[in-house]
Amino acid sequence: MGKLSASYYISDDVVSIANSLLGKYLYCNTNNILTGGIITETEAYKGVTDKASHSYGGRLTNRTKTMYEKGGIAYIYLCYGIHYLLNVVTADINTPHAILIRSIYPLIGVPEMLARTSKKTADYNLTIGPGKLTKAMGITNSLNGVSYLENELWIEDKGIVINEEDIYAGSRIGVEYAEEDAALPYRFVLNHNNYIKKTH
DNA sequence: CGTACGATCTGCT
DNA sequence: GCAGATCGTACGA
Repeated sequence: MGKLSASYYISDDVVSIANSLLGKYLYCNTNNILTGGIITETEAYKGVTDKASHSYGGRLTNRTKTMYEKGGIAYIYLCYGIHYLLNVVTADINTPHAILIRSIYPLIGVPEMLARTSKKTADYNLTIGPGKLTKAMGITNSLNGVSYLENELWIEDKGIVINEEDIYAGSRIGVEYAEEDAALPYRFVLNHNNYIKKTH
């Protein structure tokens, strides 16, 4: 319970962490605006052995160097020149595993998120998709490398217990170029309908 | 230095 | 269903 600690992020098993992040609460406090919600979709990227990963083959560049740092920080990068995508760096230093947060169910700071996204209704559509999520939460490049153990960006376990049958595991989105690794079941989606009601 | 393209979303048809 | 937006990153010259 409570904010996830440093040890949570240090495991080598990035796939299991991606699975276990479902049902956790993601919070972001930027510009004195607190936003957040329940994580409902994640994708694991398994470092140097995963052809879909930015760090495949040990690729180390100015962008990907964040992935090589110790687990528990954010890896944020620009996609298609438009969208910032939020990742959780896991494992120990020099093991560049990361988890892409693809969707949350919006619960905290909904009016602010609506204003940022020019949307009218606060259903799950508000923060479904990695680009929409970062826009709604005000997440940009400036949070790249920020620790999940501090008070700007963090994840909490609020005691929601997920049944395995409510989790869909399948292939990741937009990674067709990754050849045999494109089919790996590293994407996890939570059937949130069974959990959201408990929080209202 | 030049070029190709991407872990996407929106709006229009 | 599809094109367009829009730019940093990576890599080769």
